[in-house]
Amino acid sequence: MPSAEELPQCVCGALRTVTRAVTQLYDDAMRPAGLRITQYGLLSRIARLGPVSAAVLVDSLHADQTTLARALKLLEQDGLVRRAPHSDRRAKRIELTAEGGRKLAEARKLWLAAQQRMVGLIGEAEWRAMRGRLNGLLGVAAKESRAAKPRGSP
Amino acid sequence: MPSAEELPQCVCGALRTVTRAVTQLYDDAMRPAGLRITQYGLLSRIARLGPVSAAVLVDSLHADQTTLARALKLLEQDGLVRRAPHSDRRAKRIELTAEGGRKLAEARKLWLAAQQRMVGLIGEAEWRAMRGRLNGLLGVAAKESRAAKPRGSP
DNA sequence: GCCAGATGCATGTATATACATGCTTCACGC
DNA sequence: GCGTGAAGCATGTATATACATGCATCTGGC
Repeated sequence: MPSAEELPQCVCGALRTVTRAVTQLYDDAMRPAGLRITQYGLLSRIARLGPVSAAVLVDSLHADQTTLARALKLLEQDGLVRRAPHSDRRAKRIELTAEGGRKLAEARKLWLAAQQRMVGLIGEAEWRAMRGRLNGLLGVAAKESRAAKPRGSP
Repeated sequence: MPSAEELPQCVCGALRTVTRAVTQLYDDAMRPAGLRITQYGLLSRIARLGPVSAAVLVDSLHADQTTLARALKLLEQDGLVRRAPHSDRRAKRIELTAEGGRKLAEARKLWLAAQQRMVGLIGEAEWRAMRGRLNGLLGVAAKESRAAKPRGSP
């Protein structure tokens, strides 16, 4: 019989275990660029969405606003991202700097190599199937979150 | 057409996004016990494996040794876990305290409720299928890790 | 106009995670 | 017996993540 690694029964525990293992591989791959995979993902998203407010990124990442704020601060310190004034003066206009664009292009090669290797190992179809299931799980979890937070809790 | 949440194409990014969302639900569920889902998972694993060395837990969790060490320190401070001498005097014999056992029993009810709710939402069969795929991915990632580390890198 | 509540961010604190490094102890060849 | 390298942990540092909270600004009702 196949591997049967000792993945927890817990949905969350299983996800966390696999995520730890996979993150290590991607972080290793990105190391030559001096970026973590999380940072690369954020840069890439900013580039794709264009200059945006933090709130847009938060929605898109399903992450806490404070998590994003700290990540952005690091990228700003490294000169890869700029937080410019926004027409809504509460908000910031978040965009890549020129150096951020260059770093992203450099890092994208590393990411692509890691991604292709990973997808090659598990199989293209397998990854499509898994991503679809992950997407469904995200939808369920996001709906639960929205149900728990807005009314009643505060 | 269905949800089509904006999950990244990146294997790692997709996993991290879903893991964040799911972790929030489980952490919320565990809050009445004063435990995070990670801590519950660790307590549960120690209970199931019996008194063990840290190395056994590290293998089982696919986590770094330092990650585990810090998690154990917190549980020890809370009186839930004990690090007793081991026959191999380099190692520690890690085991639950009596209070740790009680806390685990209390927390297990909360976990079970969250788990049943989550599995109910996505469907039992769906979860089995996803867990199998996650298991396969873990196997691949773990093999890659082993291939990258032991020889060549240091 | 003006104020109450909502919205958008930032900061303080705490845990989760990993890398580099160092200390202790063990196992093994000689 | 005695090094020498390996194994098992702990600590320093850095990022990832989230909760509680606070400040500035905006929006709608009056």
